[in-house]
Amino acid sequence: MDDTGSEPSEIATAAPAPRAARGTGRRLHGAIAHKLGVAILSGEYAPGDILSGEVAFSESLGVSRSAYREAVQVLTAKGLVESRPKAGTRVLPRDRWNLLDPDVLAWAFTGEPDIGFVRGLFELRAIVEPAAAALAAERRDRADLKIMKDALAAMRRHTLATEAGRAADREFHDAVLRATRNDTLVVLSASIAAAVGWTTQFKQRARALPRNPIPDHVRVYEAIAAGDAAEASAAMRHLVDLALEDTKVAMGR
Amino acid sequence: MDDTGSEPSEIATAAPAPRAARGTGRRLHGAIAHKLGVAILSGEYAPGDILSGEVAFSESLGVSRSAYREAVQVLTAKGLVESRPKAGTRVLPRDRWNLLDPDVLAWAFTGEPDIGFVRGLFELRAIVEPAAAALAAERRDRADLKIMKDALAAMRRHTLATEAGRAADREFHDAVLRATRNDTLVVLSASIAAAVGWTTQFKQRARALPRNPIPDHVRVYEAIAAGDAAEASAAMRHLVDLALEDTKVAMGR
DNA sequence: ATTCCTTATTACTCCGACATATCGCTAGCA
DNA sequence: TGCTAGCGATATGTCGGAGTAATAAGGAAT
Repeated sequence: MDDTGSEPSEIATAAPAPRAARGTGRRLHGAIAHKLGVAILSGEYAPGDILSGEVAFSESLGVSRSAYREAVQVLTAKGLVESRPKAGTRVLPRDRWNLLDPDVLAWAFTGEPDIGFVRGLFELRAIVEPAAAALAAERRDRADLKIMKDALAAMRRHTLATEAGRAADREFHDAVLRATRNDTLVVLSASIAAAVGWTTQFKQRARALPRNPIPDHVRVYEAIAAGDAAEASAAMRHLVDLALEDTKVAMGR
Repeated sequence: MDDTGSEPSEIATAAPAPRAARGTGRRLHGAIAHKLGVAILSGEYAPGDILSGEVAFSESLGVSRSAYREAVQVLTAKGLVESRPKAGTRVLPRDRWNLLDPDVLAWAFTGEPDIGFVRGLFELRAIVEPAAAALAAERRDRADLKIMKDALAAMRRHTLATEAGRAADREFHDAVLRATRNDTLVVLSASIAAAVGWTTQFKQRARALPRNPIPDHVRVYEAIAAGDAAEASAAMRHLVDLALEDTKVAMGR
């Protein structure tokens, strides 16, 4: 799991080649893409803005032009910027951004995420996950149910306060998605879930969970096991609503 | 649509720059990313496969290492491949791919798209678009309605057989999405709609549309205008189901 | 059998040069 | 005066090569 999360990433503070101290395994262009991506997502560069030329920018970052260019290619691939000869590299309008790209989501949540954006994300989750639960109820097989059951057991053993517990939570939701036999659903929800995971950190830090989430998960599980699509959808809907409520409280509403 | 897809790219003898003939405006690394992306999506390279080294591959393509590397960065950004020193560049498992990335979708539909994948895409569309229509019914303002109305009029004037008509169709659906005031919904559905647009070409080529799609669109519009979320959802659901039916027929069931 | 270390391979980074496309200007024309 | 067409300046695009760093694999020592 790549933690793009929280290091200061002081690359461009001083001009004289302060070679970015980056954790091993992380490539230089990746670090630059991260830095630029966060800068764009946070609004430091607004849509329509033109970045300084390749030579100037790469020099100010203390890296070669190649590394900088590869970073820009990454941003281009995610729809954040567009480069043209003589015109320079400009930030694209927001509706061209691949907001559902895992990296873009991570960058968006590196800073303080826009409240409206988070709301939209939960709205999408509230649409997709209940529908996925309904499909899962119709298509799950014995293996799917076993994975869900094991994940529930793990959630009971550890609590959501531990990393193991949260991993089990993710595993449960992932099992539900996979049971839909729809790859696009899996990919989409995985991205959202990851992004929502970032907010969970806020939630945890704000206050301990006042409510026991296990019974709600069990309700989803039993509906899926029984093949009751409508009930599975309703139960999952309830789960997402509760998560949204918690996040709202944690983010100062 | 320019198809750079299949020139043998022979370096042959010495030299006269067998520069891949590519449409102007398209960068070389973009063309290579396209080529590789299509190759991966079509299964020519299976997950777990290792691509030949940078030097070998770039030489066999007749391009510099820089261009090849930038192309690989694009694929990496979309989750298709991963490269590590000494290990080489390997194709990632399918569940790591950003299947909802517009480019990835385009690459997937460049070859003959997998029938199961198309089914999953329509399933997702059948989940998202009706829900979006419901939200639009609650949040639309007068400007949204005017755009939808104009798009409907344009659809009536030109038919879906003309490019102008299809553009109006897209504009209508896009207006519905924008009326939800949810950026993530817009981005997601725009990607899907684009991909579905590729299949529409198949549909058109198979046979002329036997049914007049206008009344169904009008039903969606009127429900949204009336603020009737449930009816808007149902009407949109009907629209998507019909589209799926047509596509199924066109793709040989 | 396990652990540690050496080594070879590969991607990563950098550099400097040239090619190419595009924008903005200027001159010519209606 | 307004418009079009040519032209030059500039920033991105492409190239080839050299050197560095990271890692997987195999061998040595325990």
